[in-house]
Amino acid sequence: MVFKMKNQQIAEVFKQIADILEIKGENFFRIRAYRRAAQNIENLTEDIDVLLKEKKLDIPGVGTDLSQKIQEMIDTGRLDYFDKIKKTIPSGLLEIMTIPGVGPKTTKLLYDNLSIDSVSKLERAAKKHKLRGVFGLKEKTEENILQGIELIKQGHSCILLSVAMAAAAEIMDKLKKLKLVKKINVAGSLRRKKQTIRDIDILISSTQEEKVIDEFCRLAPVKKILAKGQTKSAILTNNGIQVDLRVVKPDSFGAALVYFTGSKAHNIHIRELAKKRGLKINEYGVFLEKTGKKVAGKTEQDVYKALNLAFIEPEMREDTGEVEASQKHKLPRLVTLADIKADMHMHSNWSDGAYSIEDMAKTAQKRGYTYIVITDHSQSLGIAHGLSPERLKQQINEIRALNKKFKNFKIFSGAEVDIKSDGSLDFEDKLLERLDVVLAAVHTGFKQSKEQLTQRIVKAMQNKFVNIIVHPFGRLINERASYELDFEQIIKAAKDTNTALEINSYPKRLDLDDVHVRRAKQMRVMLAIGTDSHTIEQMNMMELGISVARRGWLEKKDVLNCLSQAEFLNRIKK
DNA sequence: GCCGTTTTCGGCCCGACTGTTTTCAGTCG
Repeated sequence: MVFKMKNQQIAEVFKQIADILEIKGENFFRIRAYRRAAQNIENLTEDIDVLLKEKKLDIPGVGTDLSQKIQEMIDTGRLDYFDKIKKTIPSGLLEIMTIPGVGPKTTKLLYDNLSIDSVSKLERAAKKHKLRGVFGLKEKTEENILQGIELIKQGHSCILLSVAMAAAAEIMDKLKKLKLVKKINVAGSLRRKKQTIRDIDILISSTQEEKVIDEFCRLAPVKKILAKGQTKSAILTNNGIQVDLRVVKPDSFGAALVYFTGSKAHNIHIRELAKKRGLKINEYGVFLEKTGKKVAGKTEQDVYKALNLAFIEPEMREDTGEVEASQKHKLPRLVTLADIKADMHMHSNWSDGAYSIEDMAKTAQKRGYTYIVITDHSQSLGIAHGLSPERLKQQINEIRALNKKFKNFKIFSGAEVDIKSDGSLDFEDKLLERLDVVLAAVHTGFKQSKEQLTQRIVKAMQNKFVNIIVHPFGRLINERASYELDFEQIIKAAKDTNTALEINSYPKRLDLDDVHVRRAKQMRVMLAIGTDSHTIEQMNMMELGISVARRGWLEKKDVLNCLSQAEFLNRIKK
């Protein structure tokens, strides 16, 4: 049987080819073509082999040659060109290139002169000061390489969105107090709300750029200054997070914000557009190419307007169709936190939560919600004190009584019911029928085959009392990979059975992810945002769920949480 | 290697910081 290659693996092959070509010093644009194709393949929402079969392989940056290569990988599970080119350099060189500050040229230099073909060899050589003999390398480079290797070992490359948001807020609060600072904003992937962040980007407008940089480098959490120039600086905080700061003059703030928010692919796309219109765009503004006259730059709105584009929300700036949608004025109106009327997934002290149902309800009311669904665990999840049928019945009665205490607010009875390994549910239908809302989830048996897991969830959706499948992929970011699912089958079943899929807001889950959310929306499946709160503080995580929803292009109408109580009950009916 | 309301060939986004061969290549975002 041929090993079937998936989007991610095909993208990975292209990325590695790009790295190899880079070390070999091949044509820069050819390298970029491989990278661009890889990124666009990663952003696909459908399996590439399905697209290929249906002859719908219309991926930007993938032409005749690359689509042939994709076809070969789908058909044979390997790529002859890749196998051949891989043999031309030692595999360790690719790893060396991941060291910050070490690129293809340095890698090649080290290999050619010192036969260094692995990170460990490089570390040994640097420690013995053997690099400084090489033409072009001196003491400082040696130091930087050793520091770069340390950084890799610490593995800070994948910071959770929630962690980065908190760290950024702390630093921004300090910078905001400076009189020199006119405007300040986060930028980069943090502003785009990616699920994990590599470093924090902050943008400031000021008339005294250098002074701001000085102040920034004196801030409390600075452990090490990585770079410090007149308008730009990078530091490492005490907890090992890299923070990049850029300072521009106030009349360039908008252009700089577009520039530093990215993504890189988005920037390249709008610059190409600018060029076609006889404009040039950089971090200082939008300029007429001929005369150099500045036509925009103060605000982001101005910049997009100068390019004849409707404003594009940061979360959409991934070059996955947002520029085209903007040109046609067909951008979605993304859902916001203010649109949320309910939390759909919360645990009380009846199972493994820390607070009473009443406490959770009161907090929800303060947040401006009009209803919540209490969803404690079902019996078989012993580790989380899952409720027995008897306890659940008691809880239903308590919630009924509790509802009399609230005005214009309703607590719905729900449960997070385990989907057992055969796809049956952890409570009898007779009991499920008494609940207002039923969530179903896989908590065990992650190692089943893709077919088994898919069928298991499909079977749960076919139960007429199940309303929402929660954390559908079961992943924990940086800890546990998603189990395998045939997502097309899942969304088809979700649609056929009117079952919603959850965006779980728990910082390590964020499951569904943005890509699957967008696909679900395309297929008109409803999404529900749940915080999976076990404490009242965790109800703040709704913001993270909203980020995923926005990255998945969701509008108010796509999200169950935005419906009124009555609309909600009506909508989830089977 | 991709791509085309000027083009099937000849372009392909733009600038800051660092270390070094002190004028600029390499790296990064």
